[in-house]
Amino acid sequence: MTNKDLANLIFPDIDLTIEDLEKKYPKRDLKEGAKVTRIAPSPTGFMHIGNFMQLVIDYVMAKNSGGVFMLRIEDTDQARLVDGAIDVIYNTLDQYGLIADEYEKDGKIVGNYGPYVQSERKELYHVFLKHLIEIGRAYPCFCSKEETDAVAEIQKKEGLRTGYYGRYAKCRNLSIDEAYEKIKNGEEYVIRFKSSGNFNKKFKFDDAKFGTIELPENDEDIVIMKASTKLPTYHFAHVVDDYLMKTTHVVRGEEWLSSVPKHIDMFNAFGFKPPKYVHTSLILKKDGDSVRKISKRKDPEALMTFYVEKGYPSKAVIDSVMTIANSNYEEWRTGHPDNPFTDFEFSPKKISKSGAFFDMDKLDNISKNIISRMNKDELYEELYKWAETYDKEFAKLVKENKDYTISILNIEREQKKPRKDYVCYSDVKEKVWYMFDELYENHEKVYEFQNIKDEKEIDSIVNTYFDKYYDENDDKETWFEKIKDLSEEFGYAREVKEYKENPEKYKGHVGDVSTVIRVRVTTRSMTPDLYEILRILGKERILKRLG
RNA sequence: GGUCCGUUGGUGAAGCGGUUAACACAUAGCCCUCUCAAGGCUACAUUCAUGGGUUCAAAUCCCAUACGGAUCACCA
Repeated sequence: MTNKDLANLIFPDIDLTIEDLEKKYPKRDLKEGAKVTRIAPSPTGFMHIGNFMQLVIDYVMAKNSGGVFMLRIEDTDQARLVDGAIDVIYNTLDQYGLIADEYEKDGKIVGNYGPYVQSERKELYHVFLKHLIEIGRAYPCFCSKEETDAVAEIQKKEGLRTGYYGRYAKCRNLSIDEAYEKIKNGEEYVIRFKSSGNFNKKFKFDDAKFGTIELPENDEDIVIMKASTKLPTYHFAHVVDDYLMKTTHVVRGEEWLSSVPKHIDMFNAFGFKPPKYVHTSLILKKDGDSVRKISKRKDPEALMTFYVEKGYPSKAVIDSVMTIANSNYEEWRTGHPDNPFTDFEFSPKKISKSGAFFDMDKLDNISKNIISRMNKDELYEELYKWAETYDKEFAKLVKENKDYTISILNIEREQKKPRKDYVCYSDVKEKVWYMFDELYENHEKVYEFQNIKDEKEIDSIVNTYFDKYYDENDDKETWFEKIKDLSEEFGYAREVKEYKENPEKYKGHVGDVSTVIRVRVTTRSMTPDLYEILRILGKERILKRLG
């Protein structure tokens, strides 16, 4: 019996060779320096902010270099599959406009290096598995889960590191004949990789973020094919897929750093050149006094759906993640406020080595700036799109009063320093409700009168104003002059300065008077430009409100 | 426990042997101002986890310690 016989017994139907596959998936024809990246989520139903950061990094690196960005679904763990989880992934990419160049959706494959769903690549993995067995770098293992667990227990007790290595790698020493017999007899088995390293020896490894680090060689015979589904484990799928798909840069979480020796060992076994690795830092969260990885269970902001529901512009979320990912991004953004983020030259070296907290204040600030830079129609569209799913009632209102809404959104917008008061779309309604009769009528009204509280005084100021002074056709300057005239008539200073210099001469100043009008009309003491509000509301509606 | 990574203000961080230790967010104060959102100005680390070295000179180089994190699955 030879390795070849064993390989044929295990994979009788595999006739393809690695060479065949290399022909089928040739070297990509890309310009010098183009990066091929991939986001490889497992469909467990969530998109986490950490995954999202990797996604954004993958995307910029590919796009900025004229490369290719792929989406590969890692569903080798059939037991953990969640219904609809794949949609969550596609929706997030759509939502943020991070469309993959190569992917597979509803059975349709886009790209020449597919399939892009691991469960559909079984045969491909088997070709590589078969080869490994033939060259004696992989072997079937008949140890049960119970057995290996028991070994791990012993190792723990003895203070040794756990794992299937050295003298604990029982099935490694099985003769080919024995293995052959066992399989013939229908015994269940997994396939393990035959490691080649010595744990006490180190090798140098160059990570694009960490730089050179020393890692122990791999001496663990890890499982590379599972018993029940015959699908590969992550480690093996990574090697095969990223080789076949010609991935140049593997962006993944820092938690993978310690499995690098295993992956390198496998790449070497095939004689393949490993890709460059970028092990990104974790996004952390302060929990009381301790620090931990941000958690989708405990932290609402860990899930991407949070940002969508709140209505943060996608650009804002991308920018804040980019700010964490590359420290010089912010500076670049200041100099290029309107460029797509893919113009930024991303450098893996500049990713912070320590984990970072996700700063919501920073997000708010970035978001506020982005919204302030939108033009009125764009803001309207975005707001409407958001409201359509998260506030249907508001969406209807906004749709029926499109031009009116746009004019509200446009207050203090078309000017050199546009107003910055909307942090996200869910913010808008609470800031403009008094502009819509439909909302105004049902809203609880707390009149926030300030310095002038006397009802009689308020009534007579307001009534006089609308009877005698207010004219919808006034331009802003005359409008304000009239407010000053009104103030004077009631014994208030025309200018704040004037009042401050001689407070005893006046009852108050213009500010007090305009506040009264503002509050009477909107209930709020703090609003955007009063002139605009009155103009947009229109005299008729105002008078109706005043009763 | 083994292995690996990390530690600069409230947060993100710049810094690469000689700087007043950038910048942004947050916070506070002032100015501007009809209110607010902004905008402008100012303040905010005698110190870079700690302790030792090397050096004329260290946040920057070396060593140790502490603390935090990751990983050690037929999960990814």
